Amino acid sequence: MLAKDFSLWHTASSGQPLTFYGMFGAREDTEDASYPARHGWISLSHSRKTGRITYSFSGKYDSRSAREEICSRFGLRHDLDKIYESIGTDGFMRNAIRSFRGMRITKSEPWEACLCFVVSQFNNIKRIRGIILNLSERFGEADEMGCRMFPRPERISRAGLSDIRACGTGFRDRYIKHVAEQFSHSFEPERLYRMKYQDAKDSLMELDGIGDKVADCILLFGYNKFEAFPIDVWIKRTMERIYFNGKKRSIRQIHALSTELWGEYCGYAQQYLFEAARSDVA
DNA sequence: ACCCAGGCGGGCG
DNA sequence: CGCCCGCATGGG
Repeated sequence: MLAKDFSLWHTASSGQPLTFYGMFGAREDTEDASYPARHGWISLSHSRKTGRITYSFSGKYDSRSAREEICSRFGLRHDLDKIYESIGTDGFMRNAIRSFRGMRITKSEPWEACLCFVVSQFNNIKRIRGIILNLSERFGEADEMGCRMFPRPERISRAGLSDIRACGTGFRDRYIKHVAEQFSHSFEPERLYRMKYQDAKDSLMELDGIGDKVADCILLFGYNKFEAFPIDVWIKRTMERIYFNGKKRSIRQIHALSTELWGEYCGYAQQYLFEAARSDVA
């Protein structure tokens, strides 16, 4: 399979939810990585020179379904030329694109994105990984290799608050139980695929523990709705510094500017802004 | 000891 | 609306 303008390394080391629950052996020099997919393990290798992706798989995958999994997981159908042209409207963004060219917005399941970002609130990336790992160990089913998979909402919804908190979740235990109940019963996450961005966001924000930022993260990484623009402390600080002359701005004002500058692909702009802000490129 | 981390809900004016 | 507060936990 061929993918031009793809950087497995930038994608795999970018702090997207995929990297919270397993993206192993990612290397900058060789562009190798493997990860636990829904129905088995996938290993892939990407050649920068030829753009060719080779892969292997285990579990219930065959060659065709593994290829489809990789393609959708790593956003290989996204038209990066078009996206870069659309969001590269100022020098700062063009520089971020230059530094992380080939980084894609990945696609997780809505539930996976939901759990990851409910855990992420008022937390840091290292600890998010640890908590997701603990939740997988305790509530995930074992695959054929004996490895714990990402926990299903049905299982967590049946767990007690103290068992959830024992995974290190802190005060987020009740949010986790609540969204697990909702996702496995009345919420029906699949229907959001057919909803407009704002309606889907309103729907998510009705859930306890999901606010403006987490809703946008779920829509971006769980549904690949690129109008979503998650504003965390990094994005807020950087936007204020670069685009507002260092002055404090409200979340609402920052949303307004992101839409104005980057339009329908502002979610992609956010990912490049985030990585630029967290590295020394900004 | 202190500060911060990919925020959210609730209470206040 | 905007602002302020508390919130569990662990690493720097």
